[in-house]
Amino acid sequence: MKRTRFDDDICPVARTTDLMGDSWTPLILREFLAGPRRFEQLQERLGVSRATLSQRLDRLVTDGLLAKREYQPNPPRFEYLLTEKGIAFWSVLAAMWAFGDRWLFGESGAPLVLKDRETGRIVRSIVVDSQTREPIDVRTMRLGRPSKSVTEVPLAEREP
Amino acid sequence: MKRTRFDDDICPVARTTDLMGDSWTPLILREFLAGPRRFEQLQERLGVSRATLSQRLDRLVTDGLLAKREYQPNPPRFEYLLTEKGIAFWSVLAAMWAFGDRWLFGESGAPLVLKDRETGRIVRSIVVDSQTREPIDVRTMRLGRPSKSVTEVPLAEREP
DNA sequence: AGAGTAAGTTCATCTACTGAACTTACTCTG
DNA sequence: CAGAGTAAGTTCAGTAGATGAACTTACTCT
Repeated sequence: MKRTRFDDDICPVARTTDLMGDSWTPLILREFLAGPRRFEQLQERLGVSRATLSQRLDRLVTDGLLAKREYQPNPPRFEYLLTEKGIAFWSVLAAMWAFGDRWLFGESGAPLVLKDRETGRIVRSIVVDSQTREPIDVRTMRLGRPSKSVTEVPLAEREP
Repeated sequence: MKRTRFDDDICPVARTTDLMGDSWTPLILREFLAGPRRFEQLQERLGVSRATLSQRLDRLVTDGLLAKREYQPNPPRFEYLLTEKGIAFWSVLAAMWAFGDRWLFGESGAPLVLKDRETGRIVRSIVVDSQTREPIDVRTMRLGRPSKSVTEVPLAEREP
């Protein structure tokens, strides 16, 4: 298929897209909500072909989203778990969750919700501006370059 | 490639994944940060094959994320723009942006940032619980069923 | 001894993405 | 008025990658 790569693109969306790579990746990562997972478990639950699953898991380990741990030596058996980076990626899945729940189901929303593990309260995710804590709106935003802090820029390079 | 579909899966992540479908979709949608876009413009900026772009745009229109508008009749010329649903999807891209910026670039972060269109202030997106406004953490969450509100459930079906 | 299990690998087949060239219907320029 | 230019695709052959089914390995359990 000669897949085009974006892992050196300057846009964060492009690199994250490249990281996902295909539609199985988010679904595989979704499974780790419940904790560590094993190969057979993932294969059965997702219905993905074993070859594809094997490839994806390898790539997710290489990319640092999952770690592979031997949970018994004889015969060698493994499980996969989220790394810190993988835990961080779950915020993307949470945003997908919120969008899907609102726009891809009927009025009643999805028959599956995220709950607080302790209180059981339903968790609805929203994406907000970290400063104002207001929901972000694409129409109010534009692209920009990070203006370097003054100390990092030699005088000669600064704008007059 | 016999792509597996998830558009009737009960999980919001699965349906949203199906909506994206491939790695071009997020990048195409990314381009609409700047407003309406035309075919040629997208093709040049993204370097995507014309056939693939054509297919993706058609699907995004069918799925209701983009609208196609004729901006001149003779010869007929078109532009695409985000619908309300497409605008909502941008929160997913914002979450991807934040993840990519933090984890897929060096210490300095990405050379591209989102800014407030008016004030120029850098916008950093975070995904939070809509009630507590605290960042979500996958480790504190579990899967659940939405407990139906009392008025919707006939007495006979309720738990004792 | 024979069945069962976990974690893959291998293989032939099928399909979707790719780049390049082509099409259409108009406008613009010399 | 001929020829170049432009926008928005479509068509096509080649190929990389996904698919399901079967196979492998190395142990445990009955």
